[in-house]
Amino acid sequence: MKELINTIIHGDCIQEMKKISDNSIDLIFADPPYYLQLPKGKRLKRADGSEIIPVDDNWDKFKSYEDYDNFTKNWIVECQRILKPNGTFWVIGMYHNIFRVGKIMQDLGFWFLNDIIWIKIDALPNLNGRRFTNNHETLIWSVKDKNSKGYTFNYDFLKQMNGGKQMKDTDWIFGLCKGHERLKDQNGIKAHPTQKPLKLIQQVLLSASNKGDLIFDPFIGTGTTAVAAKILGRNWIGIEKEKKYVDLAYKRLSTFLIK
Amino acid sequence: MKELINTIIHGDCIQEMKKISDNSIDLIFADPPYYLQLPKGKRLKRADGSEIIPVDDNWDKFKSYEDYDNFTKNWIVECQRILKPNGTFWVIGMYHNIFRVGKIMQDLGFWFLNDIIWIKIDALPNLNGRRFTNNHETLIWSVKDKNSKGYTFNYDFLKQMNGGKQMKDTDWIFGLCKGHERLKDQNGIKAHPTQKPLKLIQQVLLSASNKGDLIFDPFIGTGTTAVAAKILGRNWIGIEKEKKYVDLAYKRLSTFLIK
DNA sequence: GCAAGGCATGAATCTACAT
DNA sequence: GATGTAGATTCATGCCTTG
Repeated sequence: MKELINTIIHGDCIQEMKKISDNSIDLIFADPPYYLQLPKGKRLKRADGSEIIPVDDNWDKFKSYEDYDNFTKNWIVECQRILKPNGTFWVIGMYHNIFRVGKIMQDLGFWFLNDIIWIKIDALPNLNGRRFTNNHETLIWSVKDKNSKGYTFNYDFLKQMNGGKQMKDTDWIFGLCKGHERLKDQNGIKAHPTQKPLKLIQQVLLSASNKGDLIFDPFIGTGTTAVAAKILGRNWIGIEKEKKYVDLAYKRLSTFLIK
Repeated sequence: MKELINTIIHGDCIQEMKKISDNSIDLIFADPPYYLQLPKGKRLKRADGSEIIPVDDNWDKFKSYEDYDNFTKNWIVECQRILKPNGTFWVIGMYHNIFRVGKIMQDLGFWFLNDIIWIKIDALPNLNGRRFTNNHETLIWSVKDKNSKGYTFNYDFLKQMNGGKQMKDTDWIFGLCKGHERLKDQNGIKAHPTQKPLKLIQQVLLSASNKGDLIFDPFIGTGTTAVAAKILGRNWIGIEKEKKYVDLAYKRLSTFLIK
């Protein structure tokens, strides 16, 4: 398994995870498909006439909840296998999928430590005035079973970061990934539809891992988890299904500078 | 069914809901048992040595997740039946139970409008430094199926309340229920372990109902939903299993003053 | 060089009405 | 009922252009 460390494996996450040993990972961060189920062909427009480009990629398409649940259970079972007994498992999602993911995790025996609210300070407003503005995503932080002991939680460090007060599950306030941080293709269009902000994943790693730990991301996309791990001195392994994202992630890793 | 309006039915919520007609309720607010699964006999203490009294009541005890899920499915099925086609269904929960509740709702066909974060401004700090401070609860706001149309959402009113800007799913910031609002027994001990703040339920009713609407609460406890409905000119029906809470709620309803 | 203003854009489960 | 088309409508941020 050593040869996998600090690499991105190109392939299907469930298949490729089988290459990873039991009880070998300190922290898993997973950003799975959300199964948005958007109406077909309809596009919302801003006041200036510009179109909102929704997430409409094939990797987010499933036949049904049952199909999504099977997929979800299969990748999470593998995560549970490879996670160390004192490791922790993080998943991010929204109301479309996070309740399904959470119940499946509990049914598999994961024990929840917190559900953390990432408050997005510059999210898309609600364009039709029929709902509350969707301004957050939810992270579940868990251990692999109820009896897990000795997981890493850098309480004092977080308290210090938070101005001397305990860090709360509602203190995760970050902007979206945009500007220079957001990877663009040759046409200046966003390279990945849902690139997560580096700060968010750094916060995850700073909260629940130490230098030298091995971090795993089954849906690594353009490599944000790898970049965060590299900056913070953690080792990492990622899996990504789409070759173009693998290439982009390696390019990013080879060129990024620590500011 | 008319005789039930503005009354609390004493009994088991699943049985008693059968008295309520199909498609008759405008808004349901439900605060079900959270199934906390606290360790037995252990009591956390504050710095001054005083004990934290946890939720340790029989109504929150279940044999297993399966048992909890069956209970959950049964009461939610009845809610779906009695909800008007354009009515909305609200449930509040925490990470212990809300993921299970949410998945069961989706499986029954409910369509989510938002998940709303109630940020508690004076929550209990984390006493052992092993987790993030638990500072929120989650409300799911939904319609009874994907094709439901014409639900009430008082967008303009909420925008006005929010200083001219759209209300967000993270703008629900209220203190816990305490002080004069918190009902006490003859010994000065909190009468109900999980009494919700009036403001929270008022916000629900102001957001998604109109004067004269019929509000239903299957777990009405000490009657906060009834009080909020009465203040805001809505009709209401509640169910409560424990006689002592029914009595307390009626006493409260007969004496409260609108300030 | 600096300040002010323009402009682009974000995991989006849209609604109402006509045919 | 199902399907198709028109309609109404947003906020915070960061980068870039203009003055």
